Formats: sequence, C-alpha cells, structure tokens
Amino acid sequence: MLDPQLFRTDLEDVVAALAGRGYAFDVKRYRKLEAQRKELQVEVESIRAARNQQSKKIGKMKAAGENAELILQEVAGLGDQLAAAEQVLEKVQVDLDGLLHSVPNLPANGVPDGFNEEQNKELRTWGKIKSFDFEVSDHVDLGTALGQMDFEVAAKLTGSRFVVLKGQLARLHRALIQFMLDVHTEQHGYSETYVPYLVNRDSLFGTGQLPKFEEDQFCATEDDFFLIPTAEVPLTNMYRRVITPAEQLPIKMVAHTPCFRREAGSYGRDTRGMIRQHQFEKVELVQLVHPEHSVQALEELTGHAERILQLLELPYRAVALCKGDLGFSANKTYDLEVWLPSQQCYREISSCSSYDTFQARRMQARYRSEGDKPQLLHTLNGSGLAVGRTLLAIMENYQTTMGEIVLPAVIQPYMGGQRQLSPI
RNA sequence: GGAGAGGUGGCCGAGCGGCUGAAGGCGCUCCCCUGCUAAGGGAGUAUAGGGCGUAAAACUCUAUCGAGGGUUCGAAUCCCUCCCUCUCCGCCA
Repeated sequence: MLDPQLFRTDLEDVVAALAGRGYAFDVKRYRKLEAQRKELQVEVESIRAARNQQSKKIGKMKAAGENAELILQEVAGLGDQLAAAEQVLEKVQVDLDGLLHSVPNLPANGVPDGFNEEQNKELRTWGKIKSFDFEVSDHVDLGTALGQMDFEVAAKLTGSRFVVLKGQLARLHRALIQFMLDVHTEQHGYSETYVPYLVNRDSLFGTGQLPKFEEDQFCATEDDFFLIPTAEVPLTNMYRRVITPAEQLPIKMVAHTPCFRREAGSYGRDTRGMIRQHQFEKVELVQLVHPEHSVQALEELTGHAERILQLLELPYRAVALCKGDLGFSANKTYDLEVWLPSQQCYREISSCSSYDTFQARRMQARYRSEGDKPQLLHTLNGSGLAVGRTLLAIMENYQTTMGEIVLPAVIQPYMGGQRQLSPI
C-alpha cells in the first residue's frame, strides 16, 4: 500500500499518478472518510486520556484509603461515551483502510505511458529466431506424439488446465528446475530456500494478493490457508514484521515451488496446452534491498532471469510494461518473452518487478542502519523462469522434422548425457 | 489424535487488578574515573499512530506484555476463543 501520509500531503499528485496507470481514485470519498477519521480519532483519544487520568486518580485515592465514590460516578459515564465514539471510528477506519488497501502502486519514473499491452515498450531482443524448413508443430502435438504429455488423463484426475508429463519429458521438466536453481545459487548469489506451499491471509495481504484478488487464489477453506500463486508470497513474507540490520542487505533468495492460480476471468485464453495452467512450477527470485539500490537491483535481477534463457539458447525479448499494464503492487516491471515458433510471436516467460515500499509497508518489513530508526526496505522479485513455459519453449524451438526434441547443451548433463527426446 | 507446560522489551527474566511502558540482569550508546588490559561510577537505551508544527526537533495524547473478544472506573495480571512453541504418549512420509 501507499503511505497514508502521502494522501494527506500530496493528494493531487497521487491522484494524477494513479490516473496515469488507469486507476480512478475516489477523491471525494477519501476526503470525507479522512476528515471523519481525524475528527473521531481526536475525540476518542481525548476521552480515553480523560478516563485514564481519572482511573489513575481512583487508584491513588484507594491506596491512600480515601473515598473515591465521587470520581467513580464521574468516570462511569465516560465508558459509554467512549464505546460509542470508538464504534463510529472503527467503522470509518475500516472503510478508509479498505479504500487505501485497494489502491495500486504508483508507477516509477521512466515507466512508459500507456493503458494496455500494446503500449508496452520493447527494450531489446536476444538470439536468432530459427527458420524451419518444415511445418512446425506446437508443444501439444509434439508432446502427444512423443507419448509423454497427456492433458486428457489430467482432466480425468482433476479437470481442465492440468497436465500429466511422463518419461523423458517429465525428467526434462525436473532437469530444468535443477539447472535454474544451480545457476542462481552458484553464479548469481541467491540462497536456496524451501518454503510452505500453503500460506495464511496475512502473507497474501503482505505481497498484495489480498484483499483485491481473492478470487484468483485456491483456498483450503477448512483452515483458511491458500495455495501459493507464486513463491514470491512465502519468500517475501519471511521478512514480515522483521527488522533487518542494514549490513545484511541485500537478501537474495531463490525457491522452486509449484504455483496455483484459478485463472478466473481468463476462461477463453490459452485454453490449449501448457501455457496457462492451474498448477505450474516456477523458480522464483526474490530480493530485499536498501531503497537506494532497488533501481539497480531490478536490472540485475532481470539479467539473472535472462541468463537462463541465454544459456538455454532460447530467443527472447525484454519488454518494459507500460503504466496501465503494471500489476497491482509493482512500480516497474520488465517482462521477458520467449519466441514460440508455433505462434510466431513472443510469449511471457518471466516477469521481473520492483515494488519500492509498497509490499514492505503492508508487511512492515524493515531494515535499520546503525543508530537510525527502522525504515521500510524495498522488495523485488522475478521468475527465473516459469518452468512449464520453458519446457514448451524448448520443445517448440528445438523440434526436428522427425518430431524429436534436441536438448540444449547445458541441460544434457542434467539428463544423464542424453542429447534428444524421441518418441517412446 | 491424547496428556501436560508455556508465550512479557535486542536477549534473559520478575510481575498475577491501580503508583508497571513494564523491577532486576545481560547487551548496546554516551560521560566520568583508573597511565594500557581488567575492574568501577553515572546517564541513556522499544515500536506504531494521532494532535500541534513549513520540515526536523520539541511538546502532547493514544495504542502495544502471542492474537481476538469479554468483565471492570481501571487488565501484562481475571474469564472465553483462537494461534504458536516445548515435553511425553500414539500415529505417520
């Protein structure tokens, strides 16, 4: 969330910045609630102060063996007055919190203007798009022909948007995870972390998925736990209500987890294949940094994700999301999009974002420099990479006319030296 | 799942209805003393929110002793619910 102080001091600027990303802030409602809040809070606190003072007096009188009857009667009325005022304040505070909690982050400097995907800005492309001298298949046809990818049996087990992988393809899927983790831990300085896949409401609130996006989450209602939509949630929330000594920053963590998303509202999109699933694997990078370093950190983190694509020799491009395409909590996002021959276009395979203090404020994740007060730190994260999409990108980009899949050199050691996948 | 014990400040630990934002100790910061080291003396040492302030400070109010409710003029202290930790038993990958 944004600093409530910012709304009080720079309302105009905040509203303008929000309009830039297509968010209409209800200024009238805010002004009204904030005015009420202020008045009521002052009232409640002054009643409370009066009561505390009197109660203390009663204590002292009783200790001295005096009769406190008179004051006691006087104070009795305060209790009801206080309760009534508190109730009204509570209601206003809840409304105000609700309003502020659903306000998205402000775009960072330099984020391109625009309200939708078309206005995102391509920054660079990498790798050579292969030309095939035969009709390319998509990963569904390739996987089915291999006899190692089965959507129908997954549908029987659960429903749509799930997949079963078998044999060498399942192994490749696992190998990609190992490979990514190895690169990030050994070359990029991330600390490997294993985390819960079920989290509570506080955690989802901390990273910004709640309260606004509850319908996108899978909930274990019995316990009020949620299946994580990304490892960002448990990783970042490890530092919820923690004050980290400044010299321990940056904190860099990497985790492989499954991710679960209901994909509500995307019923018609990417219904074929592994692009959009309810369950998928991801290797996630998270950094907690000193505010002065977050701009640089986003560039680095994005580079770390790009490194995986480069090592796998998959053509991709990097895109800066425009203001209107930013996620709720992000102030800046770079998407990495991998080339898919079957679709003749680039598709998202990684999303790297910085959040300035937006998540940190919700989580109260802070750092402290020697002798200073605790300050909110900055959070960042990015996929390094989405594993399912990496798998299908390899299948499509490395297919042969015989329907085999040639394995990128770096992955072969993880496949027992095997050099290609062939039909079972 | 059964039985028990607990959750207090950076840490240890007292308190079990008022004078306790919280004794005492450790740690940390500053000052004094001692020619180093060790020891000693003194002061300070939470976080968040509000009001007032151009800002910082100062001042002032409020909240916080696992979380949420309740009793009371007044709750760290009494009652209820929940969460977490530990010990023993059972079960289990």
